[in-house]
Amino acid sequence: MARKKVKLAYITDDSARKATFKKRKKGLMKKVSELSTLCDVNACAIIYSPYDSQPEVWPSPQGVQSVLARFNSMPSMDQSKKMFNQDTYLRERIGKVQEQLKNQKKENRKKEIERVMFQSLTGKSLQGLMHMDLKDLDRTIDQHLEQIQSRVKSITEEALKNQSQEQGASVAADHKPDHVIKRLTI
Amino acid sequence: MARKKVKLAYITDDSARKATFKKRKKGLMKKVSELSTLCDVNACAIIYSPYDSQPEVWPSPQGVQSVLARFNSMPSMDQSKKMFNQDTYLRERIGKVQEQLKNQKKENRKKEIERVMFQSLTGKSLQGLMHMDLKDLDRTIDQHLEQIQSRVKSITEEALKNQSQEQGASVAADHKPDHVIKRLTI
DNA sequence: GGATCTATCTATAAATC
DNA sequence: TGATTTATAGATAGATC
Repeated sequence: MARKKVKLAYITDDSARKATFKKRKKGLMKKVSELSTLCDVNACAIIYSPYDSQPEVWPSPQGVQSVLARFNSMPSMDQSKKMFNQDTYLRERIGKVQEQLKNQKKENRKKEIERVMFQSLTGKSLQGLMHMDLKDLDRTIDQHLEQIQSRVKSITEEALKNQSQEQGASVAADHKPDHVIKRLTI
Repeated sequence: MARKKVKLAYITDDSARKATFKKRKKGLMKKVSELSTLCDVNACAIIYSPYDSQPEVWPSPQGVQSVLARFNSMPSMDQSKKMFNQDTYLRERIGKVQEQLKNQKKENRKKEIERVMFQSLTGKSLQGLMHMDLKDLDRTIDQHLEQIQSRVKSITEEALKNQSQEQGASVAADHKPDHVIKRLTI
């Protein structure tokens, strides 16, 4: 540009590089501004520098965002854009996680209902029981006692069968199934 | 700029505007490129035009994305950026939802364990029971029968008390608590 | 280190093909 | 309409303070 033609390569001299950077950055921003004014086009420039913590942008941060929004909303510039553009990815991901959360909550409600039911039947929750009609309680307890009886019976039979198959092994004796059955079947 | 000094305003003549746009766009991109090379800075430019469906970008779409990612990851340029930058927002949000999901799953595991326990005691799940030691079953059933007995007893007493307080109301009679107590207390 | 100057290089407006 | 030429405005490298 002046006094000498520049060689297009990294300027190793620190102060010279900084001086050039400042001059050219200013010129560049002016050019963007001019192009935008003369032709009324949407444009932006972002320049990071080792000299400022904030990047230099044109037009304004808001204006840049506006251009970026448009850039990001492009249907598909190419696949690499898609991969890099984490906004879309994050939106999809959040949707999936929320769906999972919804399902988990639904399942929790179901489990909670079951839990309260079973607790009501096994003596941990009196509050629930107090709301239950005593007639229903009677019938429900009957049903479950029958289930317990038949289950214990089948387990016991299974254990006795195994015992006889093992020819006198004393394992089943320790289980005292008779005690249970006796009490339940009276 | 040559032959004449340009007035910095929108060029109304269509062909002149387009010609200027093409020339200046090219020059601008060259400037960005030069700045980037000379000073080794991260920079990008995006120019939309009415003449192309795709925006002109420098360096490449990928390079632009790289700069944009950096731009978007800025701690906080200002509040308007923060508002516009949904990436950070989405990241925070996804973190929160995942935390919720984690808690829900933990709760589900807990409920599932409770459910299996109670099911084992009320006869719906034989599989679980088969893995349970019969001695444990014996003891557990004893415990819960006692609980049921005492619970039904207290409920019955409560009902009888209410009945006597209501002076001969026949509501409690329909509940048949005696039937339950008789069978359980033998 | 930054601001200013100025010689000269570069970008480009207008003309021409 | 686009490519090429050319005259000149604008940008800027290096010097100076």
